[in-house]
Amino acid sequence: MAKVKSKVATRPKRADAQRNLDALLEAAKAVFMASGVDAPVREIATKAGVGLGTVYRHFPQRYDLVAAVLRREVDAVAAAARKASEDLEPLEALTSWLRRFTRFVATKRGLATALHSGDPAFASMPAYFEEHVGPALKSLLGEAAAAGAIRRDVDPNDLLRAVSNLSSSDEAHSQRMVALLIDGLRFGASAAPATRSKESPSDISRKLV
Amino acid sequence: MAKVKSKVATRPKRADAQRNLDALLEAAKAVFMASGVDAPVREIATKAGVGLGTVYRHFPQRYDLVAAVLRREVDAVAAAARKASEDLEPLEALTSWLRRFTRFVATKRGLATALHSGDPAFASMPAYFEEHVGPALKSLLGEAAAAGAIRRDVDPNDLLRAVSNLSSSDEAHSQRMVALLIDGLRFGASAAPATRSKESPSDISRKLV
DNA sequence: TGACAAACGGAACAACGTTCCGCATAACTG
DNA sequence: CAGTTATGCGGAACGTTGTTCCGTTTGTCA
Repeated sequence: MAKVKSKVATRPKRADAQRNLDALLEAAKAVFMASGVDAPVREIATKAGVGLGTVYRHFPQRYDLVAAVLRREVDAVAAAARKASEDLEPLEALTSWLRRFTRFVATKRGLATALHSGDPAFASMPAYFEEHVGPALKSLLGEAAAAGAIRRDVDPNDLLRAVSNLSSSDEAHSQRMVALLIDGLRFGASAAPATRSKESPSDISRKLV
Repeated sequence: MAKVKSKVATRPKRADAQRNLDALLEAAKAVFMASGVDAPVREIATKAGVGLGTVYRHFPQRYDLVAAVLRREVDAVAAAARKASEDLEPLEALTSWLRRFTRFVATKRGLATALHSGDPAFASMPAYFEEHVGPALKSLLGEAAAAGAIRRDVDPNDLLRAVSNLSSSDEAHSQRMVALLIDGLRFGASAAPATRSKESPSDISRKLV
């Protein structure tokens, strides 16, 4: 069980290949930020200083490139969840992180769009979301539930997808609706074992007119 | 104020033009159902038995055709809201219609996708949604609030957009999340003036594991 | 250094949205 | 009913995009 990552005498990756791959990911990230995920592949190739063929060898389909860039950012958000869990109290850690996550998705315009496009290249993305962000959110939920702040019957992945879907280009709107979801979570909270702030809608959702 | 719809001696629309327009809308609806909103324009033109030029005269941009088809269906859903308001009690009318609306959006795969694409041709669609479905939902909310079943501080259009965004291809998931939203609505409900069912999460959201 | 596979670049292809314009024809006129 | 006109029609043609293909370059190892 020692050589799980065996390479069995296969040649190591060429240096230029790795260099181009990095350049591609970086260029793609920049272009996606600037022009959205529908930006032409040629534009990315040019920005990365490589040919079209190079792009398609590393990423057989256009969306594979999008997915690769996305995965990177997902990892960052997952890390943020773990950090919030350490730095803040349960309910605040949860709401704070959900706000951050909402902002994250809202920023990546067209990304959620691409996710829902039904393209097979994205079939694995929800799973990736769930595997990486899910556990982090699950612990946030668990801690909040243990504190009696929210109900216990909510599946992290369900909530994750819901927030993702809620996020539109209008961030203020997204935040209000997520706040409403949070109140939905608190609705069924069992009798609090610990101190429980006066029962009232969250600050944000209060701003609803 | 009699001749608001004046035509001032302009020729009436040609019969074949009207015929082709109807055929186009019908063909587009069928194709969108079968292949999604990304179906090629040529396919629709062929199915409608018209040339490409005809399509683009009636609908200058591809998305104008999508929007036209969408508007038709929106009208139908708005009508359903008014009917629910008449046939059912306030809270049930609201939840029942939201369920139907969720199903509606979930069915139109790729439609929400197109809406969020940021294309200028869709700029007016949210407004259309709000103008036609908004008032209907507003009365549903108002009646439920009057009955003390839900809080009063929720904007119909906010909720409408939220539900639209929530609807993904997985209808079961969408329904659960909408149920959660509904519980969010009920969270801040003021003291009930009338009979109030025992305070508990809605049936649907109970099924969350 | 020489040989070989890995990786490269960009021309070429197919599919799509959209434009354009010569031709057909419905609607009016006498 | 025949003539006139503007409205509407069809589909070839253009530009952009995703993707494929293959001759050429280049890193790696003996």
